[in-house]
Amino acid sequence: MASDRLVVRVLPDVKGFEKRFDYLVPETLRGQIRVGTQVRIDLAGRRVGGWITAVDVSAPDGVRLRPIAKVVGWGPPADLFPLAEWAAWRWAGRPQHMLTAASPEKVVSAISVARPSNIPVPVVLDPWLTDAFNGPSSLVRLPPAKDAFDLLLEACRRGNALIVCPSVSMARLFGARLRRAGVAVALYPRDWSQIAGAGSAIGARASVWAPVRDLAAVVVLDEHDEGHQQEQTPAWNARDVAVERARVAGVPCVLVSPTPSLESLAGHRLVTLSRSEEREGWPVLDVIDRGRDEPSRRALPVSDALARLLTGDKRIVCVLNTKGIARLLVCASCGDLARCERCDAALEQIDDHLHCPRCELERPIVCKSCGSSKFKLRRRGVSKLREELEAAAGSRVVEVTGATAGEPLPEARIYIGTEAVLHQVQHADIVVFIDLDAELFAPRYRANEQVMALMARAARLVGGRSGGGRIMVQTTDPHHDVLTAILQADPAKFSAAELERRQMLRFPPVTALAAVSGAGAEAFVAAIPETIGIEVLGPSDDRYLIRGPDHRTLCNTLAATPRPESRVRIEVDPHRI
DNA sequence: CGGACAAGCTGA
DNA sequence: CAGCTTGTCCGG
Repeated sequence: MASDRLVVRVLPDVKGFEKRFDYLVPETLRGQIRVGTQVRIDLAGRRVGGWITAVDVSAPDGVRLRPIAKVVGWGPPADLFPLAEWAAWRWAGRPQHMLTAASPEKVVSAISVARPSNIPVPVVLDPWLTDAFNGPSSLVRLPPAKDAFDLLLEACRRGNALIVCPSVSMARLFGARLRRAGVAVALYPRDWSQIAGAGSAIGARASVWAPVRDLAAVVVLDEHDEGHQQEQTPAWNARDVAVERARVAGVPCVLVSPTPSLESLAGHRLVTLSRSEEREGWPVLDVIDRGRDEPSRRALPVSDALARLLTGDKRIVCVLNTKGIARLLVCASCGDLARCERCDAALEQIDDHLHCPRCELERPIVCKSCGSSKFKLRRRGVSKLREELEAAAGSRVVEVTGATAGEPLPEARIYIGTEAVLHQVQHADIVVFIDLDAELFAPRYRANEQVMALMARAARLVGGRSGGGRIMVQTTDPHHDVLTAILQADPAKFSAAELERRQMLRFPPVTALAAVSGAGAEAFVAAIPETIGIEVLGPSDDRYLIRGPDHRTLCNTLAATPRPESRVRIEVDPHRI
């Protein structure tokens, strides 16, 4: 009798549960039981969801098993469970977080079987393309104007491929093109059941958890892009999960980027195009030296070179990462900086009032010290610059910010916006970075890598140099290695210098970092076991930094540290420091 | 996580 | 010692 019963192990989908529990499978549900099946169970007096993590287990003695209450539907395939465990360790989170990303959004009660791919065989394959799939993993430095499509086709030709993009829009675009070329590829997570049936998968970061069968290749596009990293904790990175997934499956993993991250350069075989091909894939860079070329106009956002450009007929996109009218305002009569009376932060001007970016206080434009209503603008924002560009150009200039996303853009020759403008405008003749110094010298250790990413994004709008693509930057440091790298279309010029800086400062990828914040941060940090190579920095801005020699040491230490009562937020690989 | 229950604290 | 708070453990 007892030997006939089927017992499964279930991981509850409840925050805070690490433990798995055993349940009996009623006879009627047996046909739907697999590792991954999503079920509902009665646990501690309430009904909760969960995933079957093991089938036909022997339950511990002396426990009266309850039956599974209900089968919900299909869940992640068995091989994603150890991967979810690994990711939970790697980013100090819970496997449930990962398994949620790996599960269908809506109930899947049956999986559909797609038609097989019918991909034409290429007449001739570029040597770099052959090289990319030759070996367990590679990093292809593909210039921004070069199409990655052939590489994706090649991946799908090898069997069921997993293609991870930094954005949903890129995934949709390549997905549609691949289907037109005869590839059976479906969009994750929308077409979950189709992917589980057969074929390749494409999607944004969550697609690294797609239920691809008989995985043959993994591709990560724009692996440097911060879109691959989850914003909330656990801030897992799809690129790193992709590398691990491919490694365990024993299939090639191809990372692609015009400006490879230092992390990827450290661990992967670099594949490059010929010097001339790479050069062709980057636009021309015009560097306007605000210090030397135009010392008298140094403080003004519009250089003579930009003014000349504005009155021409080119389609121009201007980028300035400061929203509103101005970030800093100084009283014209007494010289005091406009500050918030509640929290002391510098006030910015939004429309016709002052606004505190820290505590959201709003008040009229009046100096608190002398009562004057006249202010000088010390760090102009996009709104103010829009007026100035419009005056200089003599034609309409449209402002684009994150807030205008989703709305159709008004037609114009000149656009001005924060970084968001590079996502919303499709094409331009030239992209102008009004104040690149603000990005180059931003107080973040990844600032320079982020500028490289900005350059690559801008390059996609304007195209390569033979098509007339141009980028213009206004800076006081024209010999910065980021600019040298773009001028020469050689990202290695940047990465070599940047790696040296990281070694000197002992920042990733030379080390591994985690940020610890929240009410329990102090108690957590105090409880970290003494470990060789682990050091605690801070606190600053109410958070500690934990530094380790590598991820293995860092993550093992974090996992071995008991969690205090109050909440702790652990962010492994924090981006904003 | 949330409930159960035990140990500890307070006030009359 | 009842009544309440706080802490710890456990769930199949």
